Amino acid sequence: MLNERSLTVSQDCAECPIRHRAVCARCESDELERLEEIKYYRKFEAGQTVIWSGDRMDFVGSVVSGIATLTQTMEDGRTQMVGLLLPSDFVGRPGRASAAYDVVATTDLVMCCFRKSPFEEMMRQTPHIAQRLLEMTLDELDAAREWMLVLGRKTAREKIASLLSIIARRDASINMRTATGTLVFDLPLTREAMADYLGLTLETVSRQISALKKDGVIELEGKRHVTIPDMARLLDEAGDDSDGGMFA
Amino acid sequence: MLNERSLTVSQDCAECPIRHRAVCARCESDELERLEEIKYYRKFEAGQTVIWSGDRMDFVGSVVSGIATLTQTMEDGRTQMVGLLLPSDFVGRPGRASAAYDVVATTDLVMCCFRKSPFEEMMRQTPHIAQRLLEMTLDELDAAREWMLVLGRKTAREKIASLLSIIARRDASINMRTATGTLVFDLPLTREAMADYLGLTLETVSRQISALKKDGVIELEGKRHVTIPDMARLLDEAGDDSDGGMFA
DNA sequence: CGTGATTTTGAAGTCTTTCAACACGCGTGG
DNA sequence: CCACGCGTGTTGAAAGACTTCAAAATCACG
Repeated sequence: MLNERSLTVSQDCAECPIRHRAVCARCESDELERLEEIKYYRKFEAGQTVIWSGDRMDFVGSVVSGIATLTQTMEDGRTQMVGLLLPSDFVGRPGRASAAYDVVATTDLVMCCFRKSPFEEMMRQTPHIAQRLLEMTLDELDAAREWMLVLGRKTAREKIASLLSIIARRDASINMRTATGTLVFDLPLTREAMADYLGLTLETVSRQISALKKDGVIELEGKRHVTIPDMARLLDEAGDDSDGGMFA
Repeated sequence: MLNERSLTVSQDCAECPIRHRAVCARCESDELERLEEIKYYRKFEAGQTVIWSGDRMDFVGSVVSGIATLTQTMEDGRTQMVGLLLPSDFVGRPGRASAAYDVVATTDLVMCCFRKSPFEEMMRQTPHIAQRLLEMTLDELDAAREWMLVLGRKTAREKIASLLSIIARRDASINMRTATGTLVFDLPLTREAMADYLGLTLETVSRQISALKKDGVIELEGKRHVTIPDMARLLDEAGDDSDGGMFA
């Protein structure tokens, strides 16, 4: 269960699926060449822990494919997800010695890693990397603040609707479709992971999903395959301004 | 009530109380000189709104003295605080046209402002500023994630204890004392602001403060003056590992 | 087709909110 | 000097939302 298989997969940055969104997005070709020298790929299986909170962090990296979660756990076992890491998202904090959160692979996961000190050195020499990392960090901070509103002030039903709309939106964005009208996607999270995301119990998550289904806000095939017949309706249930969400 | 009085207070960066912590912390003296050319001070009275969410942001800046809050509001009036801005904290996002949150002065407030485009230009030319801003943004992201655990998983009593310990700690840090043993400080927030911070109602905040007082975890003189006889006890009530909090 | 993980559903219990009334502190003005 | 009004804070009682505990249903998979 805990055998950490780490395979090396050589690959060209120019062909990388996250080339234009990751921390390297602004790099010129000569900068990419230098990154290629220090990068290496690691694979993790669904359910595997990538990093334990408190461990020494000797690498940073980007999610290439798959999904990972960032979670905090209290001594008594209560856990709260504090980040949902999708392809192109950055893991780790330059300048910090040990990990502040658990990172767990939710699906099979491929990461593009850099040993920490060469990456930090590269950051000092390459403003493009630091610039992009700042931009990404500001985006994450905005997302975290949006999430704080969800956690602090929304009802269970609104929380579920919010999470579904976030997933629907990013799914549309990855597949280059518009996030309006009818949308279809697979939930990448278990009920328990959704509960940890939203500060609920898994039973409440299940009940609210059933309620949204009964009310026709969503349709389900199996447990994970979701159809949103009317995105505006879902956004309304989430308590958001239904401005359509003009984000990248 | 809404007369926005903005006074200009000329002042020397070298003497600035937030010189070593703000976005300019890493700047050399020649860089400071250039910043001095584009900076200006603005004062706000307690209660005044500094920026309305959605407004065009034509400046960014640092809190010099006083306290401000960052809040989000839903259409029906529910509000969630998403940031507590203390001296040296940065306001505004380079590269963004309009404000995403309301910024409100909780106490009388002095800000050191920069018009946005000159500041953005300066950021491009001055890696020290971008570096420092990245560092500060990463710190804020960590704080937001800690806050998410509080919002999502802690009980009302733990939430209050968490907030009190955060304020106690930063107060000790500003006054250069250790955050252990007995601590004394004034609450900079009303019960309602605390409720907005913690995702509670102001009644629940009041009840839990009374309960902590009854149990001897805190002592009160008036409504705002707090004594913590035993910081470790408070941290325990907050549900945190009582590791003493080794932060700057 | 059985086994374990995941999910759903029910019933009771708990915590927080809601609604309401009252107390306190403070500045204004009679 | 004291009454009044207003913002802020406290407290009580009832209602409500979510959790907890328990059991059954469904799904994935060998």
